Amino acid sequence: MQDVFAELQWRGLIHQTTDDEYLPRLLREKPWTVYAGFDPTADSLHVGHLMALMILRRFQRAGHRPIALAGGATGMIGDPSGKSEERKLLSPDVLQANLDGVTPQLQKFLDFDAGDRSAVLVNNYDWMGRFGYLEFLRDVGKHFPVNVMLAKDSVRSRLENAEAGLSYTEFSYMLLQAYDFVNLLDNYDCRLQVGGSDQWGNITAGIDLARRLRGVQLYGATCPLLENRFGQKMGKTEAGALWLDPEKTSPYRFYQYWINLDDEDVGKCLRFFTDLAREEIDAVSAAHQAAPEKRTAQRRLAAELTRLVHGPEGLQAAEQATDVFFGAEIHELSDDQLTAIFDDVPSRELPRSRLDGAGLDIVEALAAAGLAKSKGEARRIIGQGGAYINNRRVENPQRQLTAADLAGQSVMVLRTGKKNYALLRFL
RNA sequence: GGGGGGUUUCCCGAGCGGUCAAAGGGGCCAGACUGUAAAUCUGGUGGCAAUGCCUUCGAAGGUUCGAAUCCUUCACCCCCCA
Repeated sequence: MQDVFAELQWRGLIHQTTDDEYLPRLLREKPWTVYAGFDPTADSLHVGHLMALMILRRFQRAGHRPIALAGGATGMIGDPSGKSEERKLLSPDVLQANLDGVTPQLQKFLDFDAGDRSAVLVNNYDWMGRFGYLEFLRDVGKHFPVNVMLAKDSVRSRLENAEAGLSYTEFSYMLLQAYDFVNLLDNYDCRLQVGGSDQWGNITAGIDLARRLRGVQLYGATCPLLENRFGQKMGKTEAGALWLDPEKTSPYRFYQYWINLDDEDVGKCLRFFTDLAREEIDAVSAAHQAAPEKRTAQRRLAAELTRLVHGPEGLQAAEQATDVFFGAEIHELSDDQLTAIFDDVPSRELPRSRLDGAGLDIVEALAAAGLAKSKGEARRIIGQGGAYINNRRVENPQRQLTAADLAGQSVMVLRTGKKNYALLRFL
């Protein structure tokens, strides 16, 4: 039995446990079943979910059985933990779509064909959906002292803030999650729940419930929230969350996020998110220390994580796009290659005839491509040396674009500044 | 109910009859430096057929050769007294 607890600990994935003394020891003795829940609040998981998912993955690799729980029922209610205000209920349609999006993602990170430690995927709607209200109040609600519920952080913080408020519905959330834990105990002998540090209250609620209902001792462990060196939430871009769905966050953007990581944060992320062994992480970190400008650590992290999330093809696409985005002039590429590389980049279509004769005014091209809000701005950018065609600076605002400026058969790559790209397609 | 103050360009905030497309700061954009980092520095920041023209200072009217600036009405916000 591998010592999964020690592993998690050095990786910095343990924030708090319900039993620091016995839990590590018990985990060394025999295989456990461990679960983490994921509410379908969107049609894709994001990087924030990756922490718990990686923990499940590590448990499985160490010989334990992971259960990924999709919150078909809890997602209908809305977890108040870590949220400063009441949330809108999701419509059944949206919820179902979210569930459909999230479920296959959960499957990607775990091994469902590993004998008795094969991962299990459950949906708590399967047992909660059948529960009657009266039955639930009698069987479950009766075991929750309201004063204990009121003491939970998630509840208290909302009650202290008069403007935020807390509905009875969200207040009840912890009962559902608590019951989930008991249900998984009954059906899978699951005795350990993991989650983010904001899940502490919900996890302990389940432990209490199991003690009252079944007389069984359950355990919980939380991981830290994903924060950068300034204590700000990580995994966000200007465009919003870093999604795992390639349609929502392209492999290139995903890769770039990690490449751009601050030196201070990269070591932590290597430990959190990669399967690299300790020695290898130490070696990478040492190499990075010696020559930070090479950003060995960021490159390694980006490659490992992109491969894990988007597969080898996704990684290859991201790397290829990176070469072009930060490389020299663009030439001798086909439309297909350009389209693949500049997948993220907005493109506009213009009639091919615009290139005939004198050609298309560069100022107009920049404005048409959306890189400048007005022609005035386009002229300004050119004057400042910030305009590029096919990665080659254009200094003359009178410059006319012709067919000779095409990068592929029909595509032209425009850029302003360091990395604002747009494509013009001439059809 | 009475009295006073306010609403300015993406945000904050000056301006109080012409020299105002409107100070200053923030943000944002571009450049330099650099490690696709942080910090720093420089320039820019309403639109256009551009030594000019058009639109903009809560809304609508009015005074004036001329208004963000004065007057009237309306809307919203804030403060003080009741």
